[in-house]
Amino acid sequence: MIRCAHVGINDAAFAFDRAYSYIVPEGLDVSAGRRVVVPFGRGDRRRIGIVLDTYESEDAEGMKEISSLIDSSDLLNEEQLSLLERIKDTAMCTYSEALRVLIPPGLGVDLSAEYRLGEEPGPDDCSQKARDLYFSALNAEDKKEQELILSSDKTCLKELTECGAVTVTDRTKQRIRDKTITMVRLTGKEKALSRKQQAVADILRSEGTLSVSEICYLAGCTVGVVKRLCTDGVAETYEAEPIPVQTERKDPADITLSAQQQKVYEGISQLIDKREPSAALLHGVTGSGKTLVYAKLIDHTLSIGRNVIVLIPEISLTPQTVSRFTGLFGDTVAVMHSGLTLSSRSAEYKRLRTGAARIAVGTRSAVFAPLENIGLIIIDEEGEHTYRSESNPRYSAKDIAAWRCLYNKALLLTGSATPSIESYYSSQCGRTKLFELSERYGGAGLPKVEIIDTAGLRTSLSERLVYEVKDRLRRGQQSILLLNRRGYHTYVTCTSCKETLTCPNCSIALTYHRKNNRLICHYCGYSQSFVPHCPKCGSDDMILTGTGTQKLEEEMAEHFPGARILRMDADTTLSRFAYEKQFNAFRRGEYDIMVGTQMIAKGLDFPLVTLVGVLNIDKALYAGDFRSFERTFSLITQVVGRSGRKLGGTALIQTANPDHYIINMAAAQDYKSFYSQEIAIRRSMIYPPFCDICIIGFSGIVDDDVEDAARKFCGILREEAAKREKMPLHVYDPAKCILERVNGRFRWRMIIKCRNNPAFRQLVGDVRRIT
DNA sequence: AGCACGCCGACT
DNA sequence: GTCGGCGTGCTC
Repeated sequence: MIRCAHVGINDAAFAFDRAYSYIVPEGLDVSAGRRVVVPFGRGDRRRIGIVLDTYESEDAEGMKEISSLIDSSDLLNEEQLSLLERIKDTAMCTYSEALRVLIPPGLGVDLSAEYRLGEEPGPDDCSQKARDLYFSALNAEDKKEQELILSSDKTCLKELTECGAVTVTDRTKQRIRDKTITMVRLTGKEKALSRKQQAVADILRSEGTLSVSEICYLAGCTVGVVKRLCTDGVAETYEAEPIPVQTERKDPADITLSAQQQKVYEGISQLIDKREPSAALLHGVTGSGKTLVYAKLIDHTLSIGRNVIVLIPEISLTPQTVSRFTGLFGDTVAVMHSGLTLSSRSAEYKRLRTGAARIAVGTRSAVFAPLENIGLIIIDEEGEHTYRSESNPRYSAKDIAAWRCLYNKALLLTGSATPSIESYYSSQCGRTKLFELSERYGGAGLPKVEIIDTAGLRTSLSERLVYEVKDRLRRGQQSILLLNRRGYHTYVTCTSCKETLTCPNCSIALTYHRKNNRLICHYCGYSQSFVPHCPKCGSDDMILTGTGTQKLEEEMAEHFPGARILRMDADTTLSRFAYEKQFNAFRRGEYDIMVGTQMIAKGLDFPLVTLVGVLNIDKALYAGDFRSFERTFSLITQVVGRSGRKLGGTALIQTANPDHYIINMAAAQDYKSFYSQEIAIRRSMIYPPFCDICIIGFSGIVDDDVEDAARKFCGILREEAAKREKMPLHVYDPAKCILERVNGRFRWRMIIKCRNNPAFRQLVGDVRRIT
């Protein structure tokens, strides 16, 4: 019997990514979950792989041997290995892509070769060319040059290693590319500067200190200019200190729950105690104190010896949530999100893996926290799109959480003021247990909501809204104004030929940014300075259009002179601390009015806000996909919920569709009516939860080629589907994406209504390998 | 994706 | 006869 191992190979392409069998050499401590170096491909190039399992076999025909081990112990535990297979299957990705989300990037290793020269090869040992290579390597100045020479000719190198003139050993190096934010400030030294350098210096003089990326954005330059200023000594850089989160230490036992919260807490903790895979939905109105219930439940779960994962939608907007948990549970909490430096991510990962930390709090990727013996996974605001990964591997944190709960016999708790239709449906079917918090915590009432008809309105702000904002200003209270992103962008249009400036790489209009007087593409990041010259007709008369923002700002300046206004814009390349800083300033009352898009709507707690104004929501309502009603309902409900958390509040919704049921139900915070309307639509139109939707995207440089590929794929998929039995499936014809071109690539997509089961994924995988 | 193998034309 | 161009097919 021969000891063998199945190995997943790093960086294998999808078409040949599978478990490969290798012989385990005598004396090598190979076990499942370990990282190894293996020879791969015709050239036996060294590759890193992960051992999926080991087994005994009589037949080792055609197998190669594992070369060496990498880490000192196994990298993945049993659950992570199963998870690896699960991700590969459901996200239809490769082993190495799946591995990438399971371990922090800091644990990645790079593989390189180390060459040592041995005996000089004789003329009979190898070809003259190989000997020449040997001698030039021998005469190399240093190790690095020698390496360069030897790796320049693969064929001759192989000859040399075969005759023993050169020996190659594998060398692995921990990847240490830590991405921290580098901040820049002036040193005070003066010198003559170029135009770009002067621009950077001017901005620094007025702004004080900024991150490198912010400067490049504002000055419209590359990092080179900034670097140059630093080498000249005019400016200097330093690493950003993460803002210390002021945590107030509190004992979880001191949390007092309202009667309603207590009842919910008891019901849910019973489910946790069962140690059975289960799911619960906590539907709590905005401001009902869901977080307090979470905290109590976490405390309870820890007390029965089990561990917890808490997922929150977006870390930059919810440092509050994190600090609340660290305040209660101290070092038992490990924070996991992409904003951390590589080293602290690895550190937090290790604390979880070793059991030093027992609660993982973080964004989407925290669902992979290497905790064992999980008793509870909480997903806060589960409907948020941030729980779905938009890049490979495209996993849904909720699906992964459900899988891990099954594996660990744990409870999956999702909570929201506006549960997704899918979740509420499964609670109605009895698959998950529903808990409700209908009262606001601390006795505050729900805000009073008024709908204002914008028909005939020529201004951005209605009289009523202006009146209410003025009233808040007088009383020293705060207001929030929510804008819909679309309609509030400024574009550049030619007055003579009506051409709007578009991005050279993407099929989208460039938006004008006043802060730096530049035109920027929000998809690929392309930017150019604003010159009023039309590339189409040569006219020099270009004007700014789409004046939503401008008009609004003029109106605000006119109506609220002297008011301190904070603009929160998700488009500006602010550093990850900037948002937090600004939100904190607003919370402390340093501003009177906050204006912004979706990002200001959710999850944040501003006690001084007593007025929320929603400016034209109508475009969101008719976004065109089947989830736009749900999203709009959720957005309005959530932003209205920002108002009057302590002092009792008002919300005004301006709309051209004052009779639309979505808007009326959101105004009334009436989730149940919204749900019964929406589920009826989903049922009759066959949309989730009554089917799954699979979108397959195609992109490439030549539009016709992309279309051909899409049509070909579609044809083969239909043929293959017809060959297989019992495949409930509706394949729609490929169509151009709404954004036809992004980053210079044309985009097509096809939609399939299906059941997302193993058979379906097999089908798509097979077709992908055929084409 | 690499990388080797193989077949063909151009050259010392 | 040998070198290197690229088309084809495989990866334990």
